[in-house]
Amino acid sequence: MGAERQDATDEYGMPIIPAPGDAAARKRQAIIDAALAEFLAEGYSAASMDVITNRSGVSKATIYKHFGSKERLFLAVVSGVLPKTYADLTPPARALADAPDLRTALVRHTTELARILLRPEIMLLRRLVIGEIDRFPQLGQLWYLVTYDMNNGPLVEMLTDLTAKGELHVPDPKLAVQQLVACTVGIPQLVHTFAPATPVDDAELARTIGAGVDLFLARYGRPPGWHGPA
Amino acid sequence: MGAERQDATDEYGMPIIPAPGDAAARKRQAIIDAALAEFLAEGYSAASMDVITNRSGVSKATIYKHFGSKERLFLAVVSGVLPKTYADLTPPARALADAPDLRTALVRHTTELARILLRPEIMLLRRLVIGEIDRFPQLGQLWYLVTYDMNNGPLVEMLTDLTAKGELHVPDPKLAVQQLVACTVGIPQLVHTFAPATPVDDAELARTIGAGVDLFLARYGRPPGWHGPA
DNA sequence: GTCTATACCCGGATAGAC
DNA sequence: GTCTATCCGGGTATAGAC
Repeated sequence: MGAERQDATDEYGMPIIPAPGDAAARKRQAIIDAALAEFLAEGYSAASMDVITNRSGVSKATIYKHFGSKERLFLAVVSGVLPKTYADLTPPARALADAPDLRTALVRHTTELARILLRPEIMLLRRLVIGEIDRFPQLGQLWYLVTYDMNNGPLVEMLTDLTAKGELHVPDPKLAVQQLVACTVGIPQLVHTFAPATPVDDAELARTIGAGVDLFLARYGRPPGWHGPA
Repeated sequence: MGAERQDATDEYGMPIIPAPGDAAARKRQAIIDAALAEFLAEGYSAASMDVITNRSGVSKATIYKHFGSKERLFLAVVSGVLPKTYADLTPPARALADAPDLRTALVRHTTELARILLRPEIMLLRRLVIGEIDRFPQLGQLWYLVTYDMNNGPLVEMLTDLTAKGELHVPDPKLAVQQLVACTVGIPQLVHTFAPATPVDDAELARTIGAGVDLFLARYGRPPGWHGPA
């Protein structure tokens, strides 16, 4: 453990320099990585600062210098993950512009959303946040805000625009978005919340999402003489 | 603490006898009550057997004689709560028989379901189960089974019957039930999962559920010439 | 800023009297 | 079956040298 302290060199004797000056930043990142793994595996209370210490390769005192307490470390680590993973989501307006028709655009977007939210690490994180929400209400707020900024908000705008153009008839876009999400990603998400070991079945996911979008369009698609998808 | 051990008597000297012979059963129940409160308040790992000991009024050794370990106590206590509270739900077929029309029946049933699932204690229990699901996968299975037996299963039968009678057109009843639940109770349930402190707004709940049922009926209601509720 | 070593406390579980 | 008293490991956090 003391051996790794000196500057590492590769087999040619060249020093391995990750980011020129700051060894501190690298240690901080090592702490964050180790802490995230431990919190996801054990939950907040059962997670051990000793384990995080050993996995990160730094000393316990260093961790406390950086983060102050177990609670603050938890908040720092968990808060950082969520926005980063949600950033992979392309805005729904983009999907609409690229797709030939509305149904295809909605299916594409909700499928991409599902792919992100159903990733095992995200499901794990979600369970962790839900389980600790009474101890850390901030995380609930954060989760809601990120979800809204990254997904629901843009979808609301999109539905509002389409209604203005007469392509949809959505009286309450905010509620409609909640319905759309609930009917598509919400269904497999609920299943995998309570059955973590079950892998995602691609065919069933596609079927569920397609049916959810059809449900949505049967209500909000242009009504005169329109009886749902062929 | 030692004083309560002898048989309690009221002010007339009459002994207070709760259930003739079995003091053991009463203690067992006291343990369960205290344990449930502690687990719901603290989560599994942070819950203290000492606290449960003090709150239940029995000694720690007695708890271990009855339940063997903290894990088994947790399973026994949490497993017992769920079916008991779900039992309040009247079967959906009953709601259908009593209601003048299908929409009313669906609104009535999903509203009742929401009232049960949104009760603060149930939301608390649900968060607890979700958070500890990697440690206790049995609870996830149990949650799913109870939900299915008490709600989804009967709803599937109902939709199948109505389709056979020609009053609905539901090609996949199992999926349709998931959609119906997701579009109605699922929406406020999700919100309150991440915002525990927010109280349930009755008017908004009614609005959400009504809109969810309308969404469902727009897709699965009799299609020829039917364009949604007036 | 970072380490080693330690203070201090509370966790779950059990032994043995009655 | 139930109690009291205790074991023993591991928890978070910090003091003090470098």
